Amino acid sequence: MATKTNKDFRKGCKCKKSKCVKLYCDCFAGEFYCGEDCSCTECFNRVEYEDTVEVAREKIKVRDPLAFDPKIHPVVQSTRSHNEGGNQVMPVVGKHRKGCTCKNSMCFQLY
DNA sequence: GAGTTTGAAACT
DNA sequence: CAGTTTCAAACTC
Repeated sequence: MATKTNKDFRKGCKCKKSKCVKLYCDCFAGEFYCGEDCSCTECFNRVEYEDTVEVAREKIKVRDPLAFDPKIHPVVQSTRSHNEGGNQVMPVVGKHRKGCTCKNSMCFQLY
């Protein structure tokens, strides 16, 4: 229906404890701040906490450099333009993740 | 709307 | 590195 019952794709997170400072939040995972659509409580992922958010985000990056990297960094600026373009740009699946560990075949779900 | 389950991230 | 815990989202009722 045209109603917003569907709410379309998740735009806001519902973090309650982590304050959205972890990749648990869709917002954090999407590297964007929360908004009115977020049902999170004590959400630190706000522009007023930009500083805190920035630090938290960096932390995630340090732990998982490819946490936000949508793809790999082929930057193969080979000084020698001879490299046989072995650019095996890896299977840029668009998603990073280390690989789902789904077991119950629920992988097909939106997880 | 509330409750339950699963999946993954974080921490130990 | 592996195991465990927690957290949040998705699915279900």
